[in-house]
Amino acid sequence: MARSGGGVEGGGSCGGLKKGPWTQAEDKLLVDHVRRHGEGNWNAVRRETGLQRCGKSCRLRWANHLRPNLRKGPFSPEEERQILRLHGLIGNKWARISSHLPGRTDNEIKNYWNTRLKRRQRAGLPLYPPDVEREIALLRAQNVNPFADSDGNANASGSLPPPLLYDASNPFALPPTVPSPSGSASPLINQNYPLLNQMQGIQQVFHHLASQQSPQPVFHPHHQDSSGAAALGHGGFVSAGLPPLPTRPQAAELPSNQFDSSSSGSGGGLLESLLLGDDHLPRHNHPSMVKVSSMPALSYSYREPVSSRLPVHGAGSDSDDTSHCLPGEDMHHGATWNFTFD
DNA sequence: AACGCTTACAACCGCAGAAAC
DNA sequence: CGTTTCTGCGGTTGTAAGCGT
Repeated sequence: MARSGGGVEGGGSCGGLKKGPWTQAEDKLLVDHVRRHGEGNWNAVRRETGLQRCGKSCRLRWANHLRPNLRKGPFSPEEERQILRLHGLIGNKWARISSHLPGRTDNEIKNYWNTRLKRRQRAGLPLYPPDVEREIALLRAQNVNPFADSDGNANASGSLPPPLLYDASNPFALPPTVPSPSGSASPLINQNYPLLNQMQGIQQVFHHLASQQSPQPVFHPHHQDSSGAAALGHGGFVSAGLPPLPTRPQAAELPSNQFDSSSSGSGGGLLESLLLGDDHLPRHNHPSMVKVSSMPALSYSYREPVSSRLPVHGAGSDSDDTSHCLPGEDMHHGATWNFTFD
């Protein structure tokens, strides 16, 4: 929401430029700019369009709201579970988590988590449901790579697939969706997103282990920092006697807005890949990365909201509400951007 | 109806890393 | 090689809407 009432303010990193909520006209300027010039070089937006917003603000607005392949609306139960698992494995790495959830932004996931965290802390509940705790702990304890061969080496079919990257070469592509077992459209179970299938496979393994009453790790609530927020670097829990986590760079993962045109990563375990991510790669000019300077031509229109307020993530976001807005729909303003290719 | 609290979420900030100069 | 610019990330904050009293 607005922080400054939309006025022009001085100071800050965007001094002298407008702050606060974006208007339709500003959105249109930004979308039009991206259509003509592609993403990146955000500081040029102001120079070329006269938009009184700093580059940072433009990037954020595009990434979180205007990017047409965004998936808006409440998180599905599958997505919520995925967030829990990934957070349990890698902590507050919102960008990395979002790269595994098609159409979801790091900001959205971060907001979801923080809200959930507060709610569960207030209720005196653990951060993770017990079954998710078990999954996380076992995965961490065993440093399992269920996709490696018998020697522990990731093979071609078993190496970790790339995360659900935003395809900068086709930024207007929608994330694929297929019917989930529950009947709702879900992108989470899809042959195009093998990691998610693998995670589901892991879940099945854990359920099998649980059904055989295998020993379960002991959890201890992680310490709380001075601000009162749980220290979640490793998911807010530590398991007794677990081996150290890998720190050696191996896995190749790409920035969340870039497209891996090569085959999957260089191997290593699931956990290792999640932990290492793209921190060891150059952000730009990677040979397998594709960044485009021009965009497909499209036209767009803006539809005023029908009602003043659309349903949002309910207080019980653990619910199974699977209704979703269409990509490009602005939940906050209840209005819709329609993008069509010329 | 008024009030206060909670929730959801947009958007800001500071920082860090990499590229460009 | 040092400086500047650009980009991205994670943390934080402000506010509208929902909701209970």
